[in-house]
Amino acid sequence: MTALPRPPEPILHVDMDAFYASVEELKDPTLAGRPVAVGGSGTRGVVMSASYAARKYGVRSAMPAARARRLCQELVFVRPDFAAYRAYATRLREVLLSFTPLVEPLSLDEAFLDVSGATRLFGEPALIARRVRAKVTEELSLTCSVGVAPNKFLAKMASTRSKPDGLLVVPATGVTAFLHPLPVDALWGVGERTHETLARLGIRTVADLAASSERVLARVLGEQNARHLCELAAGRDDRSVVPYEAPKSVSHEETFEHDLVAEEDVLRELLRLSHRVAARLRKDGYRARTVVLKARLASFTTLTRSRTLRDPTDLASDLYRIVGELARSLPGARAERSGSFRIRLLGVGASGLVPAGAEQLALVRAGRWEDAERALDRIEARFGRGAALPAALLDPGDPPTALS
DNA sequence: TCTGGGGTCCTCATCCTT
DNA sequence: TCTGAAGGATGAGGACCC
Repeated sequence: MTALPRPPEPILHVDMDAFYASVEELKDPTLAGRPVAVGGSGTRGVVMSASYAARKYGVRSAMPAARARRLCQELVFVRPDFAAYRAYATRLREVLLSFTPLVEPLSLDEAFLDVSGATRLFGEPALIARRVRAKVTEELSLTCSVGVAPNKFLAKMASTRSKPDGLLVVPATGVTAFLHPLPVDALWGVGERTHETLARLGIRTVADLAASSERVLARVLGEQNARHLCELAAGRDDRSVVPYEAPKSVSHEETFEHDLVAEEDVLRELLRLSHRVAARLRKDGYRARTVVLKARLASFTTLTRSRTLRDPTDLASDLYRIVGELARSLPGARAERSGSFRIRLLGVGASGLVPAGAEQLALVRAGRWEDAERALDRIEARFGRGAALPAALLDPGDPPTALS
C-alpha cells in the first residue's frame, strides 16, 4: 500500500468553546443558558472563563470580577473546579487520539493535530475536522471549534475566527486572502504592548505588517520578535506538531485577599507554596536547579529573585530555605514591620528541571527531610491535599483533626 | 478599571572563563 | 603576567498565551 501524499492543509487546531463555563453548566444544568463566569472569587478575582450568554453583556476572560458584575447584574460566579476540567480534558485527549497519535495539547482545552497520516482512514482533513467535532459533542456533550490549515499558526487563527461551535478551513492557496485583512493584534504573539508599538508605526492590519521593513520593526521590537512577526504576516510557520514536551518549570503563586505585612505571615505562605511546588516536582519525577521567588507588592510592582543550586532538589525544605533568604533580601523587606512593605502576591517556582532519576547517584541528601516529605506525599495521595501538613502551617487555633 | 494562575520565551545586564 | 574580546551562565524583568 503506497502512502498518500501529504495534504496541503494537514494541521487541525481544536479549541473548546468557553470550556470552564461549559463544564460548569454540565455539572449544574440549572446554569444552562444563564450568564456564567468562572473565577472571580473574593474581591481580587478575575473572570477565567465566561459563558456565551455572559459575553453578550461584554463579560470577558481576564476581566476584574467587580467590573463583570457591573456589566451583568444576573451574572452567576462559580469557583473554578480544576479537577473536573482536567477530567474533561483527559476525555477530550482520548477523542483526539482516536484520530491520530500526533496530538499536541496546548492547554486543558485546546490541541493541535497533524492528520497527514490519518487521511486514508478518515478522509480529507476537513472531513476529519467535522468528525472530530461530532465525536467531541457525542462523547463530552460540549462543543468545540476547529481550524484546518497548512500550519499550526494558521490553524489556530482559523479556529479563533470560527468560534463558537464552528469550522474554518484556510486553503494553502488562500492564505494571503485570509490573513491580510485581519487586524494586526489578531496575530498570535501580538498583545497590548506590541499592538501599541505597531500602531505608532501606522501598522494596523496584517497586510500593513507584511509590507513593513523587518529592519525597522527590529529597532522597536527586537530582532527575534520582528523576524517572528514577519514570518507570521507571510503565513509561514514551520513548527511541527510535537505530541509530548517535558515541562520547563513548575510554579505556584497566590494573590492574597489581604496584603501580607508581617514577616511570619510571608514565611508561612512561602513554606506552604514550597510544599506545593516540591510535591508537584516529586509527583512528576523532576528535580529543579533554579529556585524562583516572585513577589507582587501592593503597588502592583512585581519582583522576581532566583538562585541556581549546585545540586537539583525536589524537597520543600530546600525550596523554602532559598525563597526565605531571597524574600529577606528584597528591597524594603526590612521595613516590613513598619507596615510600608505590603505583599499582595507570593509565588514559588522551580526551573532548570532534570528527571529525578538522572542524578540520584550524585546525591548525598538529608535523608530525614526526604523521608518526611515522601510520607506527606503518601498521606496526600490517600486522603487529599492538606490531609497532613508541616507543623508550621497549622493554625495554632485549630484542634488536631483525626483522619476518618 | 484595577488587574488570577500557570506557564513560555525573549532581552538585557552582569559575571566568569577562556 | 596583564589585557581585551568573545561567549556561556545566570539573574531580573517584561510580554505574551490560555
